[in-house]
Amino acid sequence: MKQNHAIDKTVNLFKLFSDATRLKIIAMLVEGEYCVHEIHETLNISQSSVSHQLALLRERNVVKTRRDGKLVYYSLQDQHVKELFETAYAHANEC
Amino acid sequence: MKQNHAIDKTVNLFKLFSDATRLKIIAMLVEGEYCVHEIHETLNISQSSVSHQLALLRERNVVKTRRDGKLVYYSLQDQHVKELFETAYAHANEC
DNA sequence: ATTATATATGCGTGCTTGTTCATATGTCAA
DNA sequence: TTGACATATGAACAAGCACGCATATATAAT
Repeated sequence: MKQNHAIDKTVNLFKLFSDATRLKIIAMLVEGEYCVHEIHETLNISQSSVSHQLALLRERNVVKTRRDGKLVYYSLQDQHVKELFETAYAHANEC
Repeated sequence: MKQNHAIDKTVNLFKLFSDATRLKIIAMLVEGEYCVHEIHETLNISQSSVSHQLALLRERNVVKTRRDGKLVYYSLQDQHVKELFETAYAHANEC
């Protein structure tokens, strides 16, 4: 049987995707790189909330950042995130 | 951009996978069909908790049931669940 | 230096939800 | 029909956590 440690890591990954605010952000970042206020305005989510969730996603290595002047651009850390999102998105919406 | 409704459905799917109890159950059911007390004993989770979580998974069409006498056997509803679990499991544990 | 804009973060609160406890329901055997 | 075993379920409690508010930090322009 699977080790609990591995299960826990999987649970933690799923948890990152199981909040509407974070998943909207992830869905947007699947399309490309965006700075905080673009995300904030596009998704109509408060700047504070966007920053809080981006900080969490960053801690967990789901996204990475690039600063350009006053702006901080966020993008997906790697393709795994995109693949997992798209797999789940397809399954959740096909039935 | 993705419709919020579709995002919400995806979020709800992720939520189902983002609890250790449920994910352990799902991981076990990926291997085959088991009745409640087998899950309860194998995973060392209380019978009540197992039943509660199985009821939830059943409501959401993640698992299906088959009664045989006093026993109720649970199994995955379809292969999508297995695929999503395995995709996430692999990604969560490869880095 | 001051001001404006962009982003981050600590704290408190309210909501969600997983668990336990107690009990109900279902099934079969004697 | 009584008892034993299997499963389901309602209620209450506890823990986690997303959000807003206030404020801090960062950068650039004037």
